[in-house]
Amino acid sequence: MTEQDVERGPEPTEPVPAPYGAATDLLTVPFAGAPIFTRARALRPTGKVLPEHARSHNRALVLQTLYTAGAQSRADVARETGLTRVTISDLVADLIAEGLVIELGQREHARPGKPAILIDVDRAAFHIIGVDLSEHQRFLGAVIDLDGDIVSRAEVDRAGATGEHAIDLVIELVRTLLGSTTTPVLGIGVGSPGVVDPLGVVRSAPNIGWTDVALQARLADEFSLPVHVANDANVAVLAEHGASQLDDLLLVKIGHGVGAGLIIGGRPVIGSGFAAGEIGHVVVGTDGGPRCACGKHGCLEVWLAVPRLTARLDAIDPDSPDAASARDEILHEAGRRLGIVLAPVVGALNLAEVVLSGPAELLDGALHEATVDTLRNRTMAEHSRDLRLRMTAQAQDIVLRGAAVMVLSGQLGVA
Amino acid sequence: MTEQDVERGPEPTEPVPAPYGAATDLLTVPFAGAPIFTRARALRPTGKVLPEHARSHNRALVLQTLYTAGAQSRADVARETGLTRVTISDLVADLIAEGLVIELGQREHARPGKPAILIDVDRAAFHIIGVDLSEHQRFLGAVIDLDGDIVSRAEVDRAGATGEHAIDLVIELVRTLLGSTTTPVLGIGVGSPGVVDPLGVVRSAPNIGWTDVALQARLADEFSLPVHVANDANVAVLAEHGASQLDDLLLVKIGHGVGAGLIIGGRPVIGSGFAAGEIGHVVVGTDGGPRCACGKHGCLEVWLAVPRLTARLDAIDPDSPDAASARDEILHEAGRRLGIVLAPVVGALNLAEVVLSGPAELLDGALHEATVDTLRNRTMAEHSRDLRLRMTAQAQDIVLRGAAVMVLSGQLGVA
DNA sequence: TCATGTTTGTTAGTAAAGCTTACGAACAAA
DNA sequence: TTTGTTCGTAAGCTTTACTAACAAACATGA
Repeated sequence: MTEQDVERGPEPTEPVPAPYGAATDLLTVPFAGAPIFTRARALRPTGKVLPEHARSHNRALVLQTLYTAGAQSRADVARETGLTRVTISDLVADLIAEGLVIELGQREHARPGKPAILIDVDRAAFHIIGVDLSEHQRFLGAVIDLDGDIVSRAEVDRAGATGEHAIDLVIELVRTLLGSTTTPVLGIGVGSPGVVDPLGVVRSAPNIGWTDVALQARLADEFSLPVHVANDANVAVLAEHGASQLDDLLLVKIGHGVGAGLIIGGRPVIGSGFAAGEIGHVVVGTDGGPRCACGKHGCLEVWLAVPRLTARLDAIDPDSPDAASARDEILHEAGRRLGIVLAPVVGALNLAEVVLSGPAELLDGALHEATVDTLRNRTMAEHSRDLRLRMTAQAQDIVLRGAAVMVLSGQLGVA
Repeated sequence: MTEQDVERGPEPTEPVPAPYGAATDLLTVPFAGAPIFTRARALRPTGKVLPEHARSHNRALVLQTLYTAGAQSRADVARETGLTRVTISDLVADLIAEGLVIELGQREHARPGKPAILIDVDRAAFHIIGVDLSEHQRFLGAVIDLDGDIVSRAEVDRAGATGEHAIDLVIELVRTLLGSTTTPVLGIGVGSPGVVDPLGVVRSAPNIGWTDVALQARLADEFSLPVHVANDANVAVLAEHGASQLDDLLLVKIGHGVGAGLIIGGRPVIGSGFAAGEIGHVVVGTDGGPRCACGKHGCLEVWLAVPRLTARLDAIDPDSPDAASARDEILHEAGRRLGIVLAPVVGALNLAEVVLSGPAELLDGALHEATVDTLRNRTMAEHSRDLRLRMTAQAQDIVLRGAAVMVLSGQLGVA
């Protein structure tokens, strides 16, 4: 592999690994009389496994170890992974040759024995382009480093652009971002509203007027870089997962619409029609509710979407003596509705953690409290006792950083 | 491996692979510039992969191919798996030596070329013991062959037995079943009510008065055979999954209580507290409802559990002119309530198939219809358009057969 | 009838991957 | 200075699946 390959990624003619696709798992299965892993669980084996597959798995394991634990010696990595020092040296030599790992010199702290040479992922070697198309008025983008920190930002005003015009805006945004860094770019990650399939085709995004837009292919053609596209909420939950390390996680993203991203057993949930997490138009409760744009009454979005909420809050007379309690009442009701919809999901999946993403001034207060109370009151106490509902720690940048995680994960097997 | 090992499984001192545990996935991850699988999706690599792990995966792949496609030649298996004829011959030789595969002689149908020697899983080589503890009055058991057909049955009257006494009944039942077959037994699968952890410890099963009962260990000690224990609904969905081949599936099991089993992306969902599928005590709707044993009002179980339903139906005056419509009304309301709880789950997971298991005379009619209607009316039409809600094809034996699938999957990697 | 082509399964040898064993280098502690 | 420890590497082995080649056994067509 030439250095050019590393920097620019695969040629556009080569298939780029599709994000959010079905896992191609190489599963070790115990067999009669000779279980290999104590906690292994057998599934239908999916395809053959060749030695080089094992190699690239172990390669990613080394990278992951360095990425999360930071600079350490080859011997440290060997101990942590269970592979031998010899194998680690071999893998690390490859990684160094590819420019992904660098030697940092000898370890300071003096211990008996030969001093260790510290190695680490070369965190300055690559940047990632993250794009967030979920806002209504503008498209956001950022250059993100391998640690997930944002290096620089850019945005374009959407100005109601739809269809092909909106695609041009995305391309323009990415071009600006690419121009703002001289560091090689590992890939481009995009969080889009709507239903996105594993090949990065936006099947349907009414807000942007997209139907079957092959965004992944378009961007890959344009920039000759690896491109990963997925639904914005599904991308957002990746950022949260990267931070929380929890393997069962539901993130509810409240903005112009309401969507969710799910990780179960450490894996993103895609859904049979690639529409997992689309809970905005699930009807809440058995007492009707305001009419929704979709035609039904009492959808989650009519209770919870930010435009609806702010409209209702703005209708309060600010000079009224009970303006504060009226505000609380509105937020409380919204939270209660969210809890009603989430209760069956939390119960069925036995979730331990639910994360809210959206404007904190709306969500982090009466709404949050009402959701927790409702959830606890409507599910089994003993199972939801340790249920946590919290605001995301990622604030505004959750989709951008999730997009970076998606690229990291897709290109390096690291998150 | 001696033949004894194959017949009797691992010694009890050896750890038996835990059923329903976290998947130990050997994942091939694409890396920068060199994607290996077009549709691969990277996850956090879990552990090292050695050549022998690849071997056992491929071994299971061969077994799986033979198991599902039936008798065929080594060359056929090679074509189907993508492995070479040489490798298949090598793997098959192992499997034949272990007694799992047999040669059936030359293929009848004459084609040009050297006639093929048919091989197949030796479906008469092993039996499986399946146990169903989910009924209230009795424990059911069966001897099941490798095709999932029931060879013989046994049952014990529970007579209200709880705690240690109930464990003795299970042991007695299994002993009876083992005595009724002379074929080597691959393993024992148990579907228990309540919360069961991946090590086969029944954390809590109020009906049987079990708390932290190490059922897997007890049975493994007693019979020196591989034992797999899981929640009854989670076991039931395995039977359905084995039959349907669908990778996203929710099964609702309605009996003395109401529980669910979930398979997402081809994997059983366990839940962070091992309580996935426990939807019986999720509150339905926003209009209260009858008081439940758990203290809340309007839990799913009070609308749907068989004892509650029959009690309500029995209260109808059979001589009344509108007895039939009263009955329909009750079943319709139950179905509606089920739909209300399922809608958020179906929406969030974008499920394509939901299966009902329980007494067909109650479920398969007005109740079923009302559930479908409610689901469609409360979720997004375009996503639930191809949603199917159907009765299980497995009837009464769903837990027994699911238990067999669990053993097959755990011991051979076949389902 | 007999040569030709096809398919099967096996043998022989090769490449890749990670292992074990062994060793030199470099240091701390006694 | 000696001893023990730790690190990284070299050499050789084992496992695995691959490619190449071939004999056996059959169908087909001249």
